[in-house]
Amino acid sequence: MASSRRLGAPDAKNRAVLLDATERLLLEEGYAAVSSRRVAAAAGLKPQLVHYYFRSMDELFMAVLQRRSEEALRYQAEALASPQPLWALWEFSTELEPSSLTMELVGLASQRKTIRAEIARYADQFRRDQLEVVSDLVRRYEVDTDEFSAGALVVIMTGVSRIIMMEKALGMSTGHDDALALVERHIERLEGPRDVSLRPS
Amino acid sequence: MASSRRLGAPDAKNRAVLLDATERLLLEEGYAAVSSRRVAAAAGLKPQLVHYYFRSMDELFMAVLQRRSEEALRYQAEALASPQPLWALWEFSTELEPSSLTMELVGLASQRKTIRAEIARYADQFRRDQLEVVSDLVRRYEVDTDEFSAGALVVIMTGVSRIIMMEKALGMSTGHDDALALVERHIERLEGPRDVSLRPS
DNA sequence: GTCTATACTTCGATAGAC
DNA sequence: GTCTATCGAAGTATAGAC
Repeated sequence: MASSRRLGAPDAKNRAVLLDATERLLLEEGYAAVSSRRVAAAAGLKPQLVHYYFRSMDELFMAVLQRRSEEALRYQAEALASPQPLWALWEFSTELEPSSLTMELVGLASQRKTIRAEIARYADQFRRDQLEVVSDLVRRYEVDTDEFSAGALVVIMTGVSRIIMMEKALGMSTGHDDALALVERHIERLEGPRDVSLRPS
Repeated sequence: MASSRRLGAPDAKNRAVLLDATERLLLEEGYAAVSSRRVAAAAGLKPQLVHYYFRSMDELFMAVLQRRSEEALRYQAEALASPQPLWALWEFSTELEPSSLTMELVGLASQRKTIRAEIARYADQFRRDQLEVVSDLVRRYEVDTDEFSAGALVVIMTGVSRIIMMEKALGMSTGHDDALALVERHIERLEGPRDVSLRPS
């Protein structure tokens, strides 16, 4: 049933402009505010151009998801290669922008099953990349893995950072400092104090 | 600037029917799928009735939020009054339905600032109610609060359960069992094994 | 290869009928 | 006190002009 409608070139400038505008809208107004008309307006283009470069809104969201996820996977790989992988992972997961964008895409996933499948695929890839490194790490750090398995560590770090980011977005802060301190104390015991000079620009 | 349009009685049967339908839609299809027309259809009523009972969609969402939050606050208070408050809290936060509904409302909050304010208010109330009980608890259990403060405990429990619920909704499971086991081991050390007979119906 | 004119659907909301 | 007829705005998407 594939439509015969023609699409713009994948490397056309306006295509990237639309992707950027979509990301901006997702971050600033949430996924439900992202419509073809609003994307076009934010990009300074005519609304119909969205459908020239993307067959449907789903395809637009999918393109944003893929572009961002591939970039984030590379970024995380860098973090995991640092001399202090846990610190790097922790900083990565407490960054505001990527975490907000992820939240919006997860929200989108609740309605669009193609997005859901793709999000799950990437999220699992993230988790597995983390696990691979952290599994080696707990051995190297001689962690008692009956107590703190690599799986538990990455899920807890992700969960704590995510809830704090979410609540912060709502203006909440109760208990945050305590939770952050606890996690960071544990990381410090394993990797020593965070070496700020190692931070990626 | 208040419109002069008249509204239905707050205790009219159809008003509750609409609230129920809205909740159902939020759970099954996500907040972006909730429109006045879809709500009405799910309730078996004419679309315009939504605007007879609620001045705007915002007001409808607000009513759902308030009804559910008040109920959840009571439910949590019961949990906190149990002989095993940590276990009860943990079960409460790993229940699928309330946690999904919360997620949708948080999503909504990213677009509607009146919702955001109200969500934040309730969420903070939840957190404070938890903290009040858990603060007493860590004293009673003689927890080393330099290591595990009450604030850290509740934020971590909330974060871990939330991330696992979210990921489960996407079909993910990597690391979940390990993280659950770790949390439950800690609870068990403090409160002993979970007494299933204490579970609320 | 790039963009526009346009069709059709669904939305929130109000004014006014019963 | 309850509901309906209807409006104007916004949504996605396509076919066809440049």
